[in-house]
Amino acid sequence: MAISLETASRLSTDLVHVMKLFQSMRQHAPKLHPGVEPASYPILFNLVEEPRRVSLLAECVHSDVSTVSRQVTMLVSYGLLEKVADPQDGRAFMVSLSAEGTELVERLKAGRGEWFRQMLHDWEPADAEAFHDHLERFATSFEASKDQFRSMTFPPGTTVTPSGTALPDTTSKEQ
Amino acid sequence: MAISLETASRLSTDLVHVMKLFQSMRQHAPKLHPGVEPASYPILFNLVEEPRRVSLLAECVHSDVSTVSRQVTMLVSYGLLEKVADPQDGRAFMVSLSAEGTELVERLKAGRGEWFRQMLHDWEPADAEAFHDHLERFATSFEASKDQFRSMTFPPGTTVTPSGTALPDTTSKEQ
DNA sequence: TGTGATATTTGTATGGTGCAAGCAAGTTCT
DNA sequence: AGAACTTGCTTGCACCATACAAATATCACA
Repeated sequence: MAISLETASRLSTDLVHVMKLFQSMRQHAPKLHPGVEPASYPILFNLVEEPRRVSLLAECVHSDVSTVSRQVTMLVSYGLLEKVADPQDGRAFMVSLSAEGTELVERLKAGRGEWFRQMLHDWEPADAEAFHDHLERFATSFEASKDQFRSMTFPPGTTVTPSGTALPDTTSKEQ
Repeated sequence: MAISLETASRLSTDLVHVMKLFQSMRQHAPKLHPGVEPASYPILFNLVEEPRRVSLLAECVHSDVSTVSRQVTMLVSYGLLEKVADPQDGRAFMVSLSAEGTELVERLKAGRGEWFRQMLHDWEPADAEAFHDHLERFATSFEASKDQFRSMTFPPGTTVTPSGTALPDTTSKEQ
């Protein structure tokens, strides 16, 4: 059984509400490192597990490659990331956290953790866990829907015009 | 019993993840009305219940008054809002939805509802409801923490210098 | 080796935002 | 009533974040 439109609509409203809140907090948050904007934090977090290419990084943080390219350049210039040419592919670069970058991630994690812990001081751990599970599952559904959206709107063999209209693709290699 | 730092930290990460996703979707979403940017939607939704002043509106959507002022001006120029001088106070304006604005909100609600409904097609209604409750409660905690943050950083009787340092307030009327 | 695909960077335009200054209308105090 | 202050809103400005498109370098393959 699927959820009602009413519920779905309320969820979207909730989400926008929380987003605006978060956004405003972020904008007023003190900078933990000179030159590093909060918008770049997701990049740092994404590199904790393993080094990644710029393009993969962009996909992970849901930004355009050009945006990530600039952010990475900035982070490298501040010594938080290291960028080395991919030995397998001379076009690509592997981006990884420097020692200082790792240290910053730790500080960010601790800071945000403490902030959230205080914010949710009156929550039961079970509720927080449940919320976490929901958020994670939601993110998964969200990402799936994004992929689906892409393939639905632009099925293979179509091109999108600047006006947003999908047209048969005349330049496709499948002629 | 409070939640663990670990849980809190994971929650913050989840939230940032979902935020980035939402942001990227929003940026690629088709415009439902010429000249109206998605960033202005929260304003429309906030006026559904009742007309509001610009300043209250700003507080509700967690933006600066100047930002809201511009957005309202834009929305008025596109006929989605109406702005009339407050009869009680010549300085203030009451902003309200026009018929067209109400209609747009309905379309937005329906569109987003449908989008979320499909996105969560494999969710149990109970889960969705629980998620909604959590989100709402979280927003409440969030707002409380924001207020607390403001009053903690700038306790009554202090002034903030451009450098961000709090100093004793010498211009307060309580001398 | 030449042609097309791919990874990244750079040029450019746009949008969203906040701070600070300005303006107009209210309020207070004498 | 009038001066001084406060309040609500708007405007000027600077800045960041972002995407799209063009440029560059490399790869893959026929």
